[in-house]
Amino acid sequence: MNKSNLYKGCLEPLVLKLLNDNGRMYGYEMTQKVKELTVGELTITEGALYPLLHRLEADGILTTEVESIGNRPRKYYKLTEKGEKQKSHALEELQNFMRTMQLLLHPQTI
Amino acid sequence: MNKSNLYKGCLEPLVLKLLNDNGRMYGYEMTQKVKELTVGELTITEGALYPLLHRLEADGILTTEVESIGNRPRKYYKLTEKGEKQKSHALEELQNFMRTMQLLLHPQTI
DNA sequence: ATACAATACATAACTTTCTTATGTATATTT
DNA sequence: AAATATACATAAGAAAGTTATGTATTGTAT
Repeated sequence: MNKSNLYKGCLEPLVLKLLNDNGRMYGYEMTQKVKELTVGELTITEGALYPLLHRLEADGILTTEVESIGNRPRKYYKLTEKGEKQKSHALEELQNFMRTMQLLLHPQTI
Repeated sequence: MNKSNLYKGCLEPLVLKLLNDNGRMYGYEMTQKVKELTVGELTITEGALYPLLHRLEADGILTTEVESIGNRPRKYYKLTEKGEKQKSHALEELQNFMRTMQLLLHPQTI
């Protein structure tokens, strides 16, 4: 596993968290934001991100607004009401999982 | 994601950690140990575990000793020297990843 | 002015890593 | 005697990524 790779399943909660905290974002913005915040430690690849965004939109978790910057289209995503619930659920689940893993990885526990 | 499901990629470090802390273990024992330690929160499925153990053995990360309990064979695994290094690497990587995720999931950071 | 890098989207082929289902056999408990 | 637990294994399919590639616009450096 490359240091810039995500453990699979963590991308969705991360995207939902980003949208929750920023109101709305476009895909490319998310990739840059995460790169910046993690000082290059984590890279969201576009090949993973865009299909995920499309799926979340199809599932009614996200809605989009396309804006044009000059002649270049930008697709903003935001959480729907269903998406807000899904965000809470996904984050709780990931946090809970990481708590459990931490417990298992602590030397004295096993 | 079911609560008993692992985020993909975490199983290998977990197995290496178990073997590191217990000297040697057999597959079924690992599934029971994790179930017990996490009070059922995490379940290692045999369909995921056995192929992983075979791969790690093929890669020289683990070695095996088969013992017979009555007429039933039991396959003990332990870390090789290469496996010890791989364990350190995998655990550091997972810990580092979880630290990064925690940072991203904290409200004030994004 | 022109080339290169950055921005911004998208998809397709492939890989990895699981889940679910199934199979076999022995040992233990009810 | 039947059901459950122990203990291994594999195969089909799904999920969720990677890598590669493509298109087009905009900004920057030579």
